[in-house]
Amino acid sequence: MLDRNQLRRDPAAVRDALKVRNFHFDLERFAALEAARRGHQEQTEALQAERNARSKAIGRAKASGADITPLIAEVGDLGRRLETARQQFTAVQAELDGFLEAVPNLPDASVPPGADERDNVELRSWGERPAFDFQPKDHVDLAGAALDSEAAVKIAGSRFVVLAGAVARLHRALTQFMLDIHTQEHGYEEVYVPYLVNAESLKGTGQLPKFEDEQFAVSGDERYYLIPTAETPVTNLVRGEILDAADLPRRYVAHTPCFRREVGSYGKDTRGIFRQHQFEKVELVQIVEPGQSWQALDALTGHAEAILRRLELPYRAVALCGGDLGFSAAKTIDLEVWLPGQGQYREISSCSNFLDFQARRMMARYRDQASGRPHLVHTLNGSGLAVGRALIAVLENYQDGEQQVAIPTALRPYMGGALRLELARGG
RNA sequence: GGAGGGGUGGCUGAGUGGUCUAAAGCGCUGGUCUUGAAAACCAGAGGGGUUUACCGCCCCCCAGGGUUCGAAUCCCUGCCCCUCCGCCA
Repeated sequence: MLDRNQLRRDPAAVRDALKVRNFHFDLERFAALEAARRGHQEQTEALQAERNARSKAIGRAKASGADITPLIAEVGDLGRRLETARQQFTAVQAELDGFLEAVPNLPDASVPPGADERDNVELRSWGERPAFDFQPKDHVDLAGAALDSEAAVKIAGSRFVVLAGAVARLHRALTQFMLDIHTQEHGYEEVYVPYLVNAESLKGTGQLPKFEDEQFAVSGDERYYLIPTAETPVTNLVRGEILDAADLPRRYVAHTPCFRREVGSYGKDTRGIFRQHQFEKVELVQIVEPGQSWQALDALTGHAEAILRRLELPYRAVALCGGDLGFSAAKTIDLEVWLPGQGQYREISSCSNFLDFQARRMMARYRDQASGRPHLVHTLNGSGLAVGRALIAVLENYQDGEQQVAIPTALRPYMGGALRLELARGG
């Protein structure tokens, strides 16, 4: 949610800023709603003040033993008028809230212009892409029987997978490795969180109300949603809280499955496990003071990059252009890992600064030492990393041409010291 | 699933229709005193909205409805917590 004061002060600037992400901000509609809101609010509060004063007077008269019938008669239809005013106010307020909840965050000035991912800007790259003297296979061919899509289709449907044996273990090893590095070396606190959340939580991080059709909802007495990312439950830890400044920054890391409908991606990335309805992710979340968030974004991105470097996987960092930017983000840096099987860099992490956009929706605040007053925090998150995609990257970058895959040095302690994956030949 | 008891400020906790403008205690902040601290005494302190700002006004006693001139208090619904029983990874 954007700052209402900023919107009232300079709506045209907001409209112009949102053009960078190709969002049309309806200035006239906002002005009309805002004017109506103001009128109805003033009227409602004036009537409330009158009611309070009269009721109090009746109370005092009664206490002194006077006859209160004439006073009650004087109140007349005040109650009905107040009820009408209140209903109008509530209605216009709800409409204004609905309008504002659908407005995305303002992109930072450093966000490059552009329509889609082709306009993203490479910031840096790291590592040597492996030079194979053979035609590299993709992860599906490499994993063979250890990656069973047919079984998954039988059990669930498309965009699910069953992993087995050494590949399943590698998947777990990657998860443990990432958690250990982030907790032991990067100063994050590990948290275990619900995988089903309520609508309020999704609203807080910005997935609702606009992206209802991208979520899996669970039917039952309570309306629950499967989390699309750990960002949702973890960031909502601070929803409605007023934190001590001394408690900031908060750095959380969580490993969770993520569930996505992938409604807009029919026919896209259908081979293998690159794009699934269910996948695992190790997520980094930071809650920081407003002055610290840009620095925190660099640090957080660096923490995700550290995993790629230790796994010795070639990658590049790109700044998302305005058109590719997510709804809540002011700025996003994607990390893209080199996948020999696809011959291209693909997203494996997305690191974003949301400034106070999520915090305002969540009313997540901290008490400023100097003023003693609550202020909105800034929130950030990033994948550190997507586990399934890291699995793809390891398989494809560490293949040796003979249906063998070496295990990255950093992962060997998590694989019982093994040097290579035990993969069924020709599987 | 069954039976019962509860949700009031940072915490404990009073309040069962009208100066509630929410008691009191603890804790907190500032001051007096003191070399400093403690004690004592004095004072102060919640959140949100509206407003350029101030003053003011409005809202907030779990949440949403209702009754009433007036609701922390009465009624309905929901959520959450606690105790006991049952079931359960």
